Amino acid sequence: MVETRRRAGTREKIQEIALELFAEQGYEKTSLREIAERLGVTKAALYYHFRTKDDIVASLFDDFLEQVDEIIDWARDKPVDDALRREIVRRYSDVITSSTPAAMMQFIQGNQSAVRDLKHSGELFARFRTLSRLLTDPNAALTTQLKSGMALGMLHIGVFGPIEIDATPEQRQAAALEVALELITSPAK
Amino acid sequence: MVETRRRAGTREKIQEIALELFAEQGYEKTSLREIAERLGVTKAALYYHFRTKDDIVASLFDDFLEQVDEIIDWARDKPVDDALRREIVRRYSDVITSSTPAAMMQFIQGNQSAVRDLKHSGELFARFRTLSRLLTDPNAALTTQLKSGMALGMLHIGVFGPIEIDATPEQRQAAALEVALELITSPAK
DNA sequence: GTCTATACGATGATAGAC
DNA sequence: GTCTATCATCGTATAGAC
Repeated sequence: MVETRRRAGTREKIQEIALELFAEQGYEKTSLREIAERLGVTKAALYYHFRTKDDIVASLFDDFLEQVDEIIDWARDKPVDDALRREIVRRYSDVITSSTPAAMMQFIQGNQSAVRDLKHSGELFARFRTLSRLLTDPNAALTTQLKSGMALGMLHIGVFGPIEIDATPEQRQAAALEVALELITSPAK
Repeated sequence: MVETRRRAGTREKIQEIALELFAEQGYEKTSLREIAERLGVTKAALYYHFRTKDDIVASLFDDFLEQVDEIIDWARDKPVDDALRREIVRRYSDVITSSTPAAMMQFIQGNQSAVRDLKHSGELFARFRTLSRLLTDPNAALTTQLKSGMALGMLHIGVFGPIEIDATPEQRQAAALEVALELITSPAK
């Protein structure tokens, strides 16, 4: 039934260009005219494929949500111990450093107040919360809980944060992963 | 000479309202009309006190920069050891959790891509870099350096980040401070 | 089914009157 | 020091070409 993609895949190209520009310049500074021009169409054409600017982002979120859901589904019904938690952090670190989700995270990181009231941002934050809960022992001390909660944030700022240091992205990722793993491992206290 | 503030202090009121709205709703979602209405004037009046929307933020940055500079000046010419580093982190944590700078940090955190190309943002990031360098032993292993570099980021996300957990801001601040202190203390490795 | 032309209200910004 | 009037550009919407 879906004869909607005769050729070309304009819709996918819009997503690709939009994500690149949103991550690079920010959501509000990227105009639909700019996206349309890079694609060689008028901005009105975008409105055939997406109802609003917001909807372009929502469609990008959906792809990302699927990848996070794979981690959550994989962890489901497994006993939640330290080994599982460490593996969750490792897998999540892998996801957010692969190319498309990395641009997504850069976009989310740089446009938090814009993302907050975008479509599907509720689902996005729900996934973050689910992952956080998996990493957190609800019976642990509050400080320990907060540390676990910061583990994901550490992965984000470690890789995409504005840290000025002489290191490759790979080195930063490795260091951020190391710190994140330390954060979810309760220290003898 | 400065007869510019006969009474009222319109300029200061603009700064106050703007910071509140920028932190709450985001920089681009807050229109000059909205700020002007809250003040009971037209938006054109704002252009007498500030040349652009950007300049309002720049004036706010200046106040914040002064507070960070106090820390940097205080640390200047002191021997950079672990005790000094811990005290820098403590003072910085104090600064960013006091009311006006806290709103500033919330604004910066939520509008990173907008802040990036705002006036005086260069000076702002220069201060972050100076603090980071003070916290980092340039002879340490790369991982150690990265950890130190993440200490400030940890304070930011710890207090203003979107972590969902049952804790008061004070508890979060305390926990973030604790983790930040751990990050700058080289572990026996 | 895919896209262009055109227009609407709101935005940041400017010029000039009071 | 504040106003009105005006501008280009923004996201959005619709009518219609092919």
